[in-house]
Amino acid sequence: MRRRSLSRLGETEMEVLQRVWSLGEASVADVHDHILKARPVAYTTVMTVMKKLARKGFLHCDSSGSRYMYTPARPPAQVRQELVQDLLDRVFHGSAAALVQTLVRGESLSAEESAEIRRLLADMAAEEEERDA
Amino acid sequence: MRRRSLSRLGETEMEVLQRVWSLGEASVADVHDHILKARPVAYTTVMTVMKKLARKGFLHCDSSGSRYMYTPARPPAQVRQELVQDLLDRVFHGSAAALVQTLVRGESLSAEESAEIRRLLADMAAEEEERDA
DNA sequence: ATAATAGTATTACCATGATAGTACACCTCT
DNA sequence: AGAGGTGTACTATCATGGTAATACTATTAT
Repeated sequence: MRRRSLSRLGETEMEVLQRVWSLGEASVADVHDHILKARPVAYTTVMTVMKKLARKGFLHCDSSGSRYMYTPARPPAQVRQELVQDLLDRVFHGSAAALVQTLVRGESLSAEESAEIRRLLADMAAEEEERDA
Repeated sequence: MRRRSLSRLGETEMEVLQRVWSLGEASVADVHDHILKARPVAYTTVMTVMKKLARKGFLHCDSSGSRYMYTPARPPAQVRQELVQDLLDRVFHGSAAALVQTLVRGESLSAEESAEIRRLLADMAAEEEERDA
């Protein structure tokens, strides 16, 4: 039996999903246009991917109008959550601290971002205390 | 041309890689035994995966002894770094803050971990200031 | 109404990850 | 030396992701 984890969304699938998320609602043409700005891809390829995403429950397909419109079927935040969780489990044995440490060790983190993250955590801690109080 | 990102390591490949990392040096039998504690898998499956990992440059294979021993060919920290970077790019458009936010929103973060992360970031900020001073 | 255009369905091909069977090689013990 | 076990090589199957061509349908402009 195979573990069917979220991370098994392929590169292109994720890319397409992201586009639909940011567009809120999108036709195949919309997504195709956007991706074309970044790299060459055939219209039909995008269509196939979107159909697969719909079959997998990530997108909802509305064919009531003359053309199909796709919308997110699951909240992006939830899907992202699962993706992070997946990385956490698979690569860091569930240790969020280890993940963040890796994050800050890389060049990937600017000073502003680091500050923002600290603010985030401070806020969270404050909420925590408030709840406990 | 396909983007050959790190995340294209499959579930089992990642699992095996992790085992070798934690063992430091491992034979196929070692890894097989460990994985068997979690789920059923054939010995030859593990062997095939390890060979693939060696071919891809993640493991180094030493066949000088009577049995093959595998060791990490690249520093785990570096590979993890790339995996995080990959998630960052693909899912959070490169925003580390967004990633951390998602992390703290989930149930995945304990109070202790949150504290540890804040400590980490504080330390980093201190280093930063020191360097700038 | 008809031609052109835009959109969709069907189908296919390739690469690769997951899984494992089978056959062969090499010690080791008697 | 031969038998058995342990380990490796080779090979195969299946699922799925990435990619796209082709053929069909519907909408729209003339």
